[in-house]
Amino acid sequence: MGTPDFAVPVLKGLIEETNVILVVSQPDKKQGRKQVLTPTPIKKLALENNIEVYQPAKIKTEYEKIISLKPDIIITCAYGQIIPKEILDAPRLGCINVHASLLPKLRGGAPIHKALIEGYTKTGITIMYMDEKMDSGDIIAQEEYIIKPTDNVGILHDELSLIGKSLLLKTLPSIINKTNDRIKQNEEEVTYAYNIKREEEHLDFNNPGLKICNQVRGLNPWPLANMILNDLETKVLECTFKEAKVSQVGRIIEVTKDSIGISCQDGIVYITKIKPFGKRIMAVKDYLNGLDKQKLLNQEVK
RNA sequence: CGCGGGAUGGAGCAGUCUGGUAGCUCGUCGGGCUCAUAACCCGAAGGCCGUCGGUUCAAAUCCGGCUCCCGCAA
Repeated sequence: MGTPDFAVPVLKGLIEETNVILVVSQPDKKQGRKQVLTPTPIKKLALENNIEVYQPAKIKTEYEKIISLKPDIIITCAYGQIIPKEILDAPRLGCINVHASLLPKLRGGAPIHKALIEGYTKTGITIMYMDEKMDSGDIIAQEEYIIKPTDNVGILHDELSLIGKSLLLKTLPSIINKTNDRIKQNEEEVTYAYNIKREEEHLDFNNPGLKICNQVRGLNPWPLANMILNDLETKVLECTFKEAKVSQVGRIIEVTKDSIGISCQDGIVYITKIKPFGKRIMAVKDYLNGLDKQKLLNQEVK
């Protein structure tokens, strides 16, 4: 059971190593401006391998089909709905989840984003039994990933998704012959990573520069941090930070050849890659080519 | 027919309202200056102005159809 790109390597691994009898994914959604009905990445992969796909709108009540197949084990990875107890109890080997964090840290739907936004230095993959609460079941195995300063959501997503696949395949035999570990989560160390809200995408230059940079890379390449420049919503993709004394936050106080320097709480954030309103993504260097740099100086950024 | 932004040498933009030889900041190539340079100076190449049609003596510019890109909303 899974939905987005993140789960694709996991399903690929399962198809290669096991006998997948049913794939469960979220219903197709209309996507983009044209509202085109698009299958989920997991559904696509399943169909390419001639595996039946089931897409209940509400798994909470529509679980009969799954139970009736009498699966040995159910593997979930980024499915997107809470799985009801009826399903959890069905397979004889249990329901296993692949989660993109080192539980009990970062329970929830956006662990990759939050790991970066919160400035974690490491994260990873957890293979675990599922219970009725979100990401709270017993841990079977974990693998660490050290976050590099240059990582963004895209890179981290791809890395973790591959670790998810390899760790699951490595762990699966022990689950099948029931020799696996089973460790309770320490409830005192729990942190949460709820889905990103719209207002969390907006940059606040009252914050320290490091926090702003983490926010930028923790939202890149999706859904992207934004700021208001020239009354237009401008997305920010990359930036660096330098400590400095500033008298006023949220102003363009420096324009270099290839960056725009905005004052924040404890220094200057140099923005190097943006997506101006109505335009494509571009390096700030290119963006500046079409502008009068003097006009930018001293402008307020919200 | 959900709302809005955009398409102009390789890149980013101006010019469009008020039709009249296509410009700016970069990049590329050549030359010069320099111990040296991504700095500075001189020069060159490179555009049927997204596409199709209309108006006009004349269209990047005015009118209409179409395509593609982008954001919001769902």
